[in-house]
This record gives sequence, C-alpha cells and structure tokens, in this order.
Amino acid sequence: MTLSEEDYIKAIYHLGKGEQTPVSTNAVAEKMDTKPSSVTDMVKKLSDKGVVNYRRYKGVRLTEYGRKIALSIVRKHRLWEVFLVERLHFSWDEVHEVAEQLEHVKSEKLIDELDKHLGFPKVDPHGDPIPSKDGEFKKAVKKLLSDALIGTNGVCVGVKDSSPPFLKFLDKNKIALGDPILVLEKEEFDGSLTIKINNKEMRISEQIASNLFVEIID
Amino acid sequence: MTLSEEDYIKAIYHLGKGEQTPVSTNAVAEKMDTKPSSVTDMVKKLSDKGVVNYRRYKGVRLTEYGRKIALSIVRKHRLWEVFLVERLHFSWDEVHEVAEQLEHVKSEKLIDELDKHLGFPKVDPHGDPIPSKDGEFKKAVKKLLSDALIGTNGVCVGVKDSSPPFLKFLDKNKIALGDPILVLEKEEFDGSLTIKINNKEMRISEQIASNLFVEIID
DNA sequence: ATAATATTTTAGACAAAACTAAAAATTTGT
DNA sequence: ACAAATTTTTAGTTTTGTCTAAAATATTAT
Ligand SMILES: [Mn+2]
Ligand SMILES: [Mn+2]
Ligand SMILES: [Mn+2]
Ligand SMILES: [Mn+2]
Repeated sequence: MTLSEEDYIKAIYHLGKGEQTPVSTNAVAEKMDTKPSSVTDMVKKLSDKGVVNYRRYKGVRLTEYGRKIALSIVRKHRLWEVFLVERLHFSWDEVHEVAEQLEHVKSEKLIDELDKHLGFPKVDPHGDPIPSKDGEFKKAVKKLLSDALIGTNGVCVGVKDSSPPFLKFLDKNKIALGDPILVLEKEEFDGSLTIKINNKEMRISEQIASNLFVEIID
Repeated sequence: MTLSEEDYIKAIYHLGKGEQTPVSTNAVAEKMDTKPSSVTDMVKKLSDKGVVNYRRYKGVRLTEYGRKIALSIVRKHRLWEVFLVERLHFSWDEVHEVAEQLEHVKSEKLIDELDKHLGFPKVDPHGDPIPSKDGEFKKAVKKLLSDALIGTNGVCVGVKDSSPPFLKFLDKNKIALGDPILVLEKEEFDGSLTIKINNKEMRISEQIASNLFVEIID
C-alpha cells in the first residue's frame, strides 16, 4: 500500500466506527481534506485491490482484508505515540503529527521490537487501545463523563477529541489520564458539571465533559 | 523537500565525497537505480530550487544549501541506525533499509530528542560519523586495513562496504567494531593479510581488508 | 409527485516522478 | 583530426494522486 492509500484506509476505518454502516464519500473527503472526486477515484482503486466494498452512490466499507490493514496502521500509529511520549519527552498534544508519518514506515520487525521495547502497552497517550499484532484489541469499557450520573466515581481513561487545543486545556487544568474523578453536581441549564478531581473541586463545561472518557469504579 | 528529492540529494552528497568535483548523471542514475534521463529531470528541478549547481553535460554539485540538507538527512539516517541497533536489537546488517525510510520523517524535535535519548552518539553502527545538529562532524582519522603496513597495531573502527553480505561475514568471523587488530603478514601475491584479532590469528583476503577501516594506535 | 437541493460521479486537466527512444554533446581511439 | 563509442539530454509517454467543472443520482421540501 502507498502512503496515500494507507491514509484513506485509516480514514475509512475511523469513520466507520460501528463497522456495518457504509461511509460516505463526502465524509472521507472532509476527514482527508481533499475533494469528493478524489475520494471516488481512490475508492475505486481500493475496491479493485479488495480493500473496500464499494457501490457507487452507496458509500464504502472496509473488507475483512481492509480492516486488517487499518488495524496494523492504527497499531503503528499508537505505538509510536507511546514511544514519543514515554521515551522522547513529547507531550500528548505533540505526538499526532509525527506519528502520522511514522505509521507508514514498513518493517514488521521494527514495530514488533518497538512494542517489546515499550513493554507491550495496552493504550496510547490518549487512552485509545493498541491493537495487538494479530489485530485484536479490547473495546475498553469507558463512557463519556457527560453521560455520568451525579455521584459517579470513576477514573479518567481517555479523550474523545485529541486536538492540541483540548489536550493543552486539560494540561493547564491538571487533568490527566489516570486521575480519579467524582461527579458532584450537574447543572440542568447548560449541562456543566462540578467534579472532584485530585481532591480539588472544579467546574467544567458540558463541551469538556463530552470529550472525556471515564471508567466507572463502582 | 519530497522523499524523492531527499534521496537524490543524499546520493549526490555521497558520490561527491571530496566535494569539489562534480558528480556525473550516470553515477547518480546507477546509485539511485534509475535511468540517466530521470536524473537529468530531477537535477534540473533541484537546480531551480537552489540545491545544486548544474550545467548540462558538466555534472552536478551540491550548493552550500544543498550540503546542509544532505547532512541533515545523513544525521537522521545514522541516528536511527544507532537507535535500531542499541534499543531495538537490530543487527548492523538489518538497519539500513529501515533507516532509509525513517530518515525522511519530518520533525526537528523528534531527531533532537532521539539524539539526546541515545546519549549524543558520535558514530553509527558502521563506524560512520554522525553530523551534529549544526552540520559539523569530524572526518575520522581512519585508514583502510589493506593500506596498513606489516606490524601495524590498530582498532577496527568502520566498514567501507556496509552491505548485509559483508557485515554478516564479519559477524560470522567475530570481527566487530572496537576490536584491536595487529597486522602480522601481507602476501605479495594476492594481497591477503594475516592478522591477529581478539588474540586469534586469521587470514583475510585483500577484498575484505580493503573494506575495513582501522584507526592506528602507534 | 415534482421541484429544489445536496451528494456523488464522470470527464478532462495537471504536476510529480518515472520510463523509452532518439538526438546532441562529449570523450576516446587511431 | 576525425570517426567511433560513450554519456547526457530532449521529446514524448505513463502512472499516481490530485483538482475543477459538469453531469448524474439521491434526498428533501412543498
Ligand atoms: Mn499518515
Ligand atoms: Mn492517539
Ligand atoms: Mn531514503
Ligand atoms: Mn550506516
């Protein structure tokens, strides 16, 4: 697979979360920052290669083969992110761009040794699970903080939005993965929450809460 | 610079060892495993970009700017090689192909942190010097073992040929960088040498000797 | 149901990087 | 010096991945 093909495969994978439903041409174009016509061209090529199922005007879905490829790229992306943060002192808002390049380096030995070197991590710096060599990975049992009821006791385990602005906001407010969170209050009017995190009370907007994953520990 | 441009720049740099003399189109084509006509096209483009000086039929030379770029690519290549060998258990004959890809990853922070992480190594696994961030590096005072006189006492510090077959041969014969070497005999007829290495006497062909660098310690 | 709107595809063009075949310039041999 | 051989460049294609503009299809609203 070429670099470009790999990026398309990854985009289709991420957009097709739930799997079954086909992904629209426009959605791919938006995510990849290209034009829909370019997506159509590429999708035809990927279809010829057996990577996706495609019927015109009906959207596109990864085949089993395509899913394998997607998972291997995601695995590489996330392992590199762990490496950058844990070994090279990158902060979690700086890794994405570099991992975007590193994920395309071709060498099975490289990625297996990297995995071993890092102690077979299960999640990346944003709390996203790292697929194993054979493409398996557990869908973590996490829910959005914005969906948690008052009194919920949990641990912060991931972010939905991993854009630098959001991650920097969390850093600034000393919210990190692994932190225990208790939901104290929920404002009906704007959905904002009062939480206790690291023994400190703070109020966060619904926009923040809907981008933070927690694992409930009841 | 694109990946392809970077590979051309690196090739021109390596071919132009002594600096001054221009590099021929055919030489670049051979090294890059492409056709001379492709080289001509690329060299024109690099000339437009100010990376090389080019006059048709007269060959090509890197500009000062081009040399900077070349050194930064060589730096990345060699630092990654060190990483692969020292941290990921690659052997020295496996690293080149992967470093060939990693050298193109764009991130100044990445390479500076990698350098730090590795303890600012001075040479790569083949004994080749690693340029510093600002493009300086010492031309090691090494000479070919085949040029050494009888009685010479030295340390093996590098290889001229770093192809897997040669490196594997050295491994098999327990010859490694850092090993002390004493030249015992030199056969007039075929140029072969009898050397003492690691307290063991062995005979090596002139072809081997002419691809091993030693630093003399007299 | 039909018109308006939005989405998707097709057709045609372009830039990057490669190739082949032929022409031009240089180098070599006598 | 001049012919032969070699090297290098030019001209014309090809492939990959992109784009714009226009046509086709699907969706939504009246
Ligand atoms: Mn990518
Ligand atoms: Mn991530
Ligand atoms: Mn390369
Ligand atoms: Mn090397």
